[in-house]
Amino acid sequence: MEKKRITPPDIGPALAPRNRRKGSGFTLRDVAKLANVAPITASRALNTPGAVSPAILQRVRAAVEQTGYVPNLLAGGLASKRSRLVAAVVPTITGSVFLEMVQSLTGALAAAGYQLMLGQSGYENSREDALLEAIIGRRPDGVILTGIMRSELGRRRLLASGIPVVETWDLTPTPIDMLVGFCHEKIGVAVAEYLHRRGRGKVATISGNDERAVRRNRAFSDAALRLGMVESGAHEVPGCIVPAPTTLGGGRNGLRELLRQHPTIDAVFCSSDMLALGVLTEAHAQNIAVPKQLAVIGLGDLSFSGDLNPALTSVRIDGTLIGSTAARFIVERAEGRSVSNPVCDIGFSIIERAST
Amino acid sequence: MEKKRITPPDIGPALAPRNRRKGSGFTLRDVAKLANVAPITASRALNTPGAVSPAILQRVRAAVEQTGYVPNLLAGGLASKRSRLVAAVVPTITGSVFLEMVQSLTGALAAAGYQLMLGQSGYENSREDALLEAIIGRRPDGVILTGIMRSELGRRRLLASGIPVVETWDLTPTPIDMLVGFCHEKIGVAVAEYLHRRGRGKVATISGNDERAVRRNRAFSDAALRLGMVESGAHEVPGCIVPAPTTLGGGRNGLRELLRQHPTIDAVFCSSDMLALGVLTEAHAQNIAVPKQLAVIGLGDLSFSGDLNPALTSVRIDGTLIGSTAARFIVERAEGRSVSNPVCDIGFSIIERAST
DNA sequence: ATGAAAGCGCTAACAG
DNA sequence: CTGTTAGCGCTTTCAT
Repeated sequence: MEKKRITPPDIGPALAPRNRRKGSGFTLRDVAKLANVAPITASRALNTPGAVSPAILQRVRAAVEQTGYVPNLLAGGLASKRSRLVAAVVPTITGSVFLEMVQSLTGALAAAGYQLMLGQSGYENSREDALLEAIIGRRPDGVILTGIMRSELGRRRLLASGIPVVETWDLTPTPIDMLVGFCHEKIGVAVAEYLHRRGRGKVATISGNDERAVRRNRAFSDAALRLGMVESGAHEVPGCIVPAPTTLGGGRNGLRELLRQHPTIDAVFCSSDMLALGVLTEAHAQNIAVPKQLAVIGLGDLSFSGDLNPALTSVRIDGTLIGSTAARFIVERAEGRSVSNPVCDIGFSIIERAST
Repeated sequence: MEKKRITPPDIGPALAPRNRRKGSGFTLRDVAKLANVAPITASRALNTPGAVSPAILQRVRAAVEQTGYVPNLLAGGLASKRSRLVAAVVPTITGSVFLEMVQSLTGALAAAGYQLMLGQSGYENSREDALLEAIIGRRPDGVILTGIMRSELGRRRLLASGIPVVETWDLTPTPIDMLVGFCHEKIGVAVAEYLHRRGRGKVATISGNDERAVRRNRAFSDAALRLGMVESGAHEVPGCIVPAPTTLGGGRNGLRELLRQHPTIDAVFCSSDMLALGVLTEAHAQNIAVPKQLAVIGLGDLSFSGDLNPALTSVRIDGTLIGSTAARFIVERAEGRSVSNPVCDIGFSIIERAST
């Protein structure tokens, strides 16, 4: 099985071609030569099998088999301007609220022949710019952002790059491009009203140091005020902010802090189920009965939440749906089709369980 | 700021060049023209700033600034045979035992200018082959595997590709290439001996449906037998296998199952902290005192484990170290240096807490 | 220190 | 259906 290079066509005096070949990898050319067809025909046999005759298809496939040829998608991407790479940016992968989305994204993209590049921005925006440059440099067929891109520079660069963008996990009237999210303010209001219906009268919040949590809490606080769920005279709901990412320990500390200053609270809204688990744990340690003395509601409806004791009430965000929808949007765009309704609110629901 | 294409050099009659340019993206050529240098000089200004004169450096930088040029790393990778992409394969990202490694990997690679591609193989090996092809096709500068590659075909393909490989999370005398792991059998023995020292006499296991867990448990069982930690007459430690990924619910079910058949057990070794949390939860629900009646030990030392009530004893695996070491190995190789000791056992430790 | 030429491995465009 | 040609945007090699 020889794989000598074809000598260059004689354009005037044959210059000795400098060979830059390094690895032992086969190229499409090798396969084509083995199958006795032009490289482009081999390419078509692999990419659009319907467009070549069965005989050729078979020969090419045999050659691929024989050589163990794996197409170089970098080269293909450069030529076709489709990298089949999709970038996703999450603040952090620990903390797990985004895991469901990442999982679903990876799966949906893989099924369509795309690969996910994962980037972590951290909760501070400092690294976001460098990350953006690293991403754009790879010319992905799409970028999926967690949350709305706030940095004006970032928005401009993304826009200028022409890469399809899906912002997720939030809503905005001015998306960069596409959007799959839900309304944090509505969640705040819904949770306040829910706790009100459950007869709670002195609510509080514990949340990560996160812009979206702050907005949820503001809406929650306003609604709670309106519904009279604060100590008389207070102008806002007591809240405790813990450093991101949200952890069980953070939840425990949060509750301790909260109780020290407001010993009479009877409900806590946590910005993640992990925090809520911390609250449950601390409550148990302090012999505070849940839900009797203290109602606890989390956010994320993580896989463990329903199996806790007491089972945790949680605001469910369908991360799987966000992931699959975002993937679909990107793939549609990449295949040249346009997305009919590229801004969608997937909503949320309150999964009521024993903790409230 | 014009960006008309340079007309092709007159090689005989000028053929009208078909323009394939699509986006409005600037290329290195545009930047070079603006800075009045050859493209290669602009390239050097960006990649090896020390190799060009300060005057030129400044002109090129100004041109980059002005255009918002972002180098196309796909093209760069094709030409230089360095994609600056690294692929990582994990069974699943939920279940969180691997999260710490993925997090550390992403960070360490990003710091070195590499981007992580994430792939999920699932626990069944069916998708692994397709995934491997998708990965190799992108010509990453390295592949990081969770666990040992078992499929002979997979090993051969990886080997043939010439891509540096780091297998992690396990040890083997016959790694494909590099290795950062620890010994699951040793963990089993260490846990058995630890529980023995703590005076336990009837131990059991709950684990995910995972090959490495099975090996840990076998070693655990053998050691426990040797130490007399089973019911008289029994030839192995009772165990319950729950479907992967390991969840809190799985842990609860596991304990229930176990207690039904072996009501007298006084210690459980769980294959992940999430399972252990389930055991803690179920024990609490059934009014079983931990650690008095039942000792619980997990694996992974997840971020929540130390803050549980009771705090969970756990086998700590330093996922951050695995990630950073694997990243270092890959980067060293990619930069052409050779890795001195490319097989390393990072060990483990038992973090003793209240649950035992 | 700078540049010209060639080519990485593939596919788009056009022609038959 | 198959092939020819000309790039994609960059970096290597070699020459100055």
